[in-house]
Amino acid sequence: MTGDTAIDRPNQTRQGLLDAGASLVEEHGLAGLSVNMVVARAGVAKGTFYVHFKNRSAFVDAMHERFHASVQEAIAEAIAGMPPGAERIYRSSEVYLDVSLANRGVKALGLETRSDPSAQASMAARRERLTAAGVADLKTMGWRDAAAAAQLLAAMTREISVLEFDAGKPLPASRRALKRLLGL
Amino acid sequence: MTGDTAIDRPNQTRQGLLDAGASLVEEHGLAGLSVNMVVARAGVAKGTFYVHFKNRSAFVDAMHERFHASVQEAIAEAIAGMPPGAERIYRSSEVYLDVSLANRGVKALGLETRSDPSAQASMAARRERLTAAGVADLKTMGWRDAAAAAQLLAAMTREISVLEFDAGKPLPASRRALKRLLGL
DNA sequence: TGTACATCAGTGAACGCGCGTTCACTGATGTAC
DNA sequence: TGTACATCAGTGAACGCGCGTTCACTGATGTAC
Repeated sequence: MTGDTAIDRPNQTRQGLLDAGASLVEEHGLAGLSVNMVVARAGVAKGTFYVHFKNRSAFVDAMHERFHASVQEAIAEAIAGMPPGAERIYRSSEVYLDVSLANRGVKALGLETRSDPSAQASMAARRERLTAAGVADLKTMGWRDAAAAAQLLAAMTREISVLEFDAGKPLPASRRALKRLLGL
Repeated sequence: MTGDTAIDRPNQTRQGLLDAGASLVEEHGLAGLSVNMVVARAGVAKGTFYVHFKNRSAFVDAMHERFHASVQEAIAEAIAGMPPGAERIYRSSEVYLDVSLANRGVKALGLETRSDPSAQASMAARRERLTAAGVADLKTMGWRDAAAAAQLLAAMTREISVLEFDAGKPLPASRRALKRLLGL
């Protein structure tokens, strides 16, 4: 029988490629990311990349998926049991920021969605899923344009994420400003 | 003596290249913009590009400069005589959105600042200049974190700009949401 | 236990392509005399 | 008015380069008998 370790080896290579991609995006942005760079950093042959990913776009998409999954999970855990409302939205943003800061190199994935046209659709879908939760909060707060407002809140959160990435640390002033714009 | 038309010919070529760049950015994004595409659309030889611009980055920077100049001008005109405050900020955002929608193809310049590292510094400086006005407004409104808040407002405005670009028309719900977040 | 075969992640040389940039040249226009 | 020269935007062939992708192959591991 195939042992667990044998099953995991291919997956480790795959994760290694995704890790390499994340750290390179941190340095060069999504547009500056090349397959050559990724395999060099991951320490595998170029052909190996195509064993695990159909092409470059599929790889970018997989990075985006992995990032969003970890954000979703962290948020779900953090807001479990909180009633809908401004506090819960703000808490979600905070978690997004903390996860982004922890997984440095991931920031570009939030912002540069547009630089890979063929991965754009599924990236937009994931982003929308992330925003959907906020819509419910805003509705219970009596917002007329809840969907539009949720998008703007997401945009602000992403902006802070980029600023914090550049700063290398949380920016309390930006977080306070977001809080106040939320009416908290 | 050199007539006006003779003086303008080189400048027309330059503007033609910038126009071509703007329309191509609209279609392919900043990262997907190539010198080949620009000269093809502008209808000039490849060498001509380098008569007018040191390199690709300088060209991107020039596009950004031209866009920001027209935004700044339109805003200055629109808010002339208005007292500092939330209304004035919102009016500035509105003008930004309207100018962006009029100069379609320019949207990427607002968002994809990060995809050309070597033009990034001067692009960031222009963006900051645009935000600076809002800081004054927020201060008179009693904001503690005025600078941070102004950045967030700019981020929301850019987000709406992108959404409106995709929609091809103004999105009143998004604009209302921005207004309400501003406390108006 | 030993041998033959199947599977499949991993390899790396080779490909064609479009990129940004260079540069010797052209030709229209303006200037000097 | 006519001729020689200077200027300079514009030209396009040519360059080297790194890109994404392919593919025949390797070699370790698991399976059949």
